[in-house]
Amino acid sequence: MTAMADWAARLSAARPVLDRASAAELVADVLRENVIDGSLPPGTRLSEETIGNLLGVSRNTLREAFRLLSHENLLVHELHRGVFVRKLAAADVADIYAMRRILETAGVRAAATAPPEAVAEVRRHVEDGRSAAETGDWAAVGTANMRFHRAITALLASPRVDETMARLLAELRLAFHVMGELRTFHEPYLGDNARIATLLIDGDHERAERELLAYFDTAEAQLLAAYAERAV
Amino acid sequence: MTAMADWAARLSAARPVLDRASAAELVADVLRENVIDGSLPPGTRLSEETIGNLLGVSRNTLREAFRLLSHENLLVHELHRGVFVRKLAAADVADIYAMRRILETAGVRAAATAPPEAVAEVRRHVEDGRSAAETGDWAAVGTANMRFHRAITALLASPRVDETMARLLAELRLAFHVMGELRTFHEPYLGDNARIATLLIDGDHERAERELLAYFDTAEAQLLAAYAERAV
DNA sequence: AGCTAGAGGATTGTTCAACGATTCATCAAG
DNA sequence: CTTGATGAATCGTTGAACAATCCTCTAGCT
Repeated sequence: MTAMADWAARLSAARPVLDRASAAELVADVLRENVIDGSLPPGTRLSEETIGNLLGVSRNTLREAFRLLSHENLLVHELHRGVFVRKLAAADVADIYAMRRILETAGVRAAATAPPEAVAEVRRHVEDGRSAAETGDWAAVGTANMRFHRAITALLASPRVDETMARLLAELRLAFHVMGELRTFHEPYLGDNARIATLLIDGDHERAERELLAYFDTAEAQLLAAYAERAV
Repeated sequence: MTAMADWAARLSAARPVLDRASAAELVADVLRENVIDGSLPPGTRLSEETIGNLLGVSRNTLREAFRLLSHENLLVHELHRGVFVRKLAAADVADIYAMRRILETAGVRAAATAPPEAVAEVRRHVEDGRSAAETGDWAAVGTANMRFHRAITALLASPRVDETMARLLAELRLAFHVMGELRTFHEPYLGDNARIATLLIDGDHERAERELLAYFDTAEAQLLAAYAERAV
């Protein structure tokens, strides 16, 4: 009976791959990629007609894709004006960090009761970041950093927290575009992440939480400073 | 200059009200109401043609409304099968409570630094619940209870937390439909809420947090027990 | 009887074309 | 320089059409 249940579980887990057929979702994937990597900078207006022709889909399908991305907070929809790539304000950055503080500290506190594999997963992303740094791929370092923090909240083993966290970090990528040099923003935190991972594995959750909060303070301050400079 | 800034802030805060016009959003409002109040019980299939004719909107517009509500987790969309009113599983209920524990305890801890008006707001909803109970309007008691808990997370003064919390509680209403008697589910917590509000106002945040966690345990257990009974 | 396979109808997925509504840019008048 | 009007461009919504998929019901088989 257990084997049967396992098999059923594995099958139903694979289902989303099959359903992956909707044209709108494919379009959303393409656009998401372009927004995240900066090809479509914040503030860009996405014309229905232009993009529809470019991607060869109808306006209806495109609008559906726009809605998907609006819900992910990557695009904003203004009535009768169209959709634009989200422009994160300084207040948004602060709010995102406020929520990260809540979720990630909760994650650290959950490390005590989380399965060891989950805690090991946190460390794995630290190593990914390290090796990406060695090859000078700072975009990859950024990705590893995000995975690291997602792994921390994954300790809570809550699907809803996972999804919220994923969306928060995707949003935050919009803010990274104001940072000129990716390296200066990501490099300093490689050591911090490693230290936090070690503290988690060693079970010193209290110090891990303190280190994490310190990281938030400096990272947020750095981003906000960049905002103040490129002001508006 | 400050008066000018205040005035500008108030104006821009009123902007969303003006934008409120899209047909899809209006349709979504209507459907949301019907889902939340139980007119459309979980599992109901929402036929595009039927509802489209009923509300006098085209299929395209209706599908857009469906998508909005799917993103709010009130409807589920199954490819080539249609949209259904979400059916919350026991695991969903547990997950929602897990997230509420995280957000609301953070809210209680933020009470120390929150403005006194915000803390007073918490108590106000307790009183609303009390007076609704006196008239026997248990649905209103439920609404007041939700507002009470939203006021707790509002102490964090974070727009994103507010929105997440609003969506969590709307989702949770889907679970309430398995409870036969609303009274037996809402009445016991009137006293709990009052006690928590008093502790918050008195500044005893530690005890408030303990009481809140105890509330979560009993409320969650009660819901899950109801699920186990009406099984499947 | 019970089960399987297949035909047919119903519903959704997607596209297209059209029209009214709204916004934006331009330009003339004060 | 501001105000007001005009017109082009774009969005919002509708209706229709066709393909793809699902569901039901029937016919046929063991």
